[in-house]
Amino acid sequence: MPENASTMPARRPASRRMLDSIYRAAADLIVEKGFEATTLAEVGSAVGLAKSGVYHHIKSKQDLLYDIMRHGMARLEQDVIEPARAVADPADRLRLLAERYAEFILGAEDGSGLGPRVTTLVHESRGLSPARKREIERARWRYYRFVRGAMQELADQGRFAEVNPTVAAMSFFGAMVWLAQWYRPGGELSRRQVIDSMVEMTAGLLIRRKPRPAKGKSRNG
Amino acid sequence: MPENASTMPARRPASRRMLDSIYRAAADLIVEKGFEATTLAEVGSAVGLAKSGVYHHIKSKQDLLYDIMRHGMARLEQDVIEPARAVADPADRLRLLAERYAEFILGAEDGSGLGPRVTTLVHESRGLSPARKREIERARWRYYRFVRGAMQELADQGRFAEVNPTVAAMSFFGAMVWLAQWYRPGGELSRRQVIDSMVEMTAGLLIRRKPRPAKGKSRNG
DNA sequence: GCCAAAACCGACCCGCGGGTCGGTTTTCAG
DNA sequence: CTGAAAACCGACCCGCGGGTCGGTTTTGGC
Repeated sequence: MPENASTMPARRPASRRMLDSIYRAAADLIVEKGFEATTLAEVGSAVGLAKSGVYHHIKSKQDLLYDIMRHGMARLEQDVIEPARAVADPADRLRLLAERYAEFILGAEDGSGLGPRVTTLVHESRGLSPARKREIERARWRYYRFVRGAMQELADQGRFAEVNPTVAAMSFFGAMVWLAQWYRPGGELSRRQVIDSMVEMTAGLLIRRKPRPAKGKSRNG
Repeated sequence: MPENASTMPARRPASRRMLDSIYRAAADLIVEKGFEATTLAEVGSAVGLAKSGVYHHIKSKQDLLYDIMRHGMARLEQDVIEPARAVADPADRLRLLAERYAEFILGAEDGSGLGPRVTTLVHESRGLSPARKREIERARWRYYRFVRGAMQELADQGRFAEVNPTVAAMSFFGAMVWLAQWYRPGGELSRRQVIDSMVEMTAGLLIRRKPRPAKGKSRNG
């Protein structure tokens, strides 16, 4: 039942530009003070709107949180998981995963993107309706299994360190997420240094040389 | 201005037993739903008290959070840091640290103690007054420096893996804290298995053999 | 058994924050 | 220029939750 086209000229779903600003500001505030402690009035004043003005763009506070999370998850999927999926060799895949994920978490150099914020946010899944919470959690779970899968592959090929792949995968995750907690731009370690260190740790400590460095694909002696 | 002793006989600071129950219940709830989202009425009903009954034992909601955190930090200090301080060899110290910390986080087998809860809690330092927040943060910082110190010692002795000690220390932290997030008793991995894996990872991946297995302390020659 | 202190409760106060509403300003296609 | 939709605001509603208070029950020392 869409209205007559003549009376509804190319309706935009509420100015995209402002919506993005709201997402950003809200993500920042929520990360800093927590979801419950964040006021919609605060979000508004952060983007130069009154509380009621904010409601012109969002449906409810709950929905705001949910949308931010989905947005973050989508970005994660597209910037990290998707590229890694294309890599056949599990070692290379893991390396790429580590680099992309660290980059995602630390955000772009110009501070754009909502990387670090969203990362912490994703663990605020409380405050969501059970159904939505389950949805977010399932996406997270998929990601975890993907990482663990790469490690398992390595282990099956005898190219993985002597550690339980599940524990290793979760530790990888923990170390990454923790990044957003402690890294502050302008510290003694540069963004690039941190990212490289994370990749080195992941690759250097967990991955072993191939048992058979046979370069070609022919395996028969 | 303490009142006359005859009118104030040995006042106990409000029954210790009940206070502990309140701490436990509150910690559970706060971890599950967040500080702001947790009601004092809920805390009360979790321990069989009315809201006003809870206020007989605590001074305010803020103080409750603060006290729980201090309690947790004290336990951490006494169960993890203190024992490790006594170990001279940095490799052994790191191993002990890993084991004790993992045990602390996963809690006692009987589910007593407020280990896992408090761990997550400590990162809820928002919701605290700035001064208190700073205090908690400083304690956390001390702990981090202690861990990093052990790694630095190893590095100085050429016994550390080829990774930046700061990044390694933070990753250690992250992996540990993350434990509380994903480990669920009754899963495919037992508590003991997880703890052992964490210790193996820490020790096996980060620590290298001594360059000189010379047993004595003589270094010349 | 007495009595004071401790433990506890129900009812209440009140400010804050999510959400709504009626109206005003801004924007922009025709 | 015009008119209609979009963007925005101030004022308001209302339930919820932190905190208080006056009073009742329970506890334990003597």
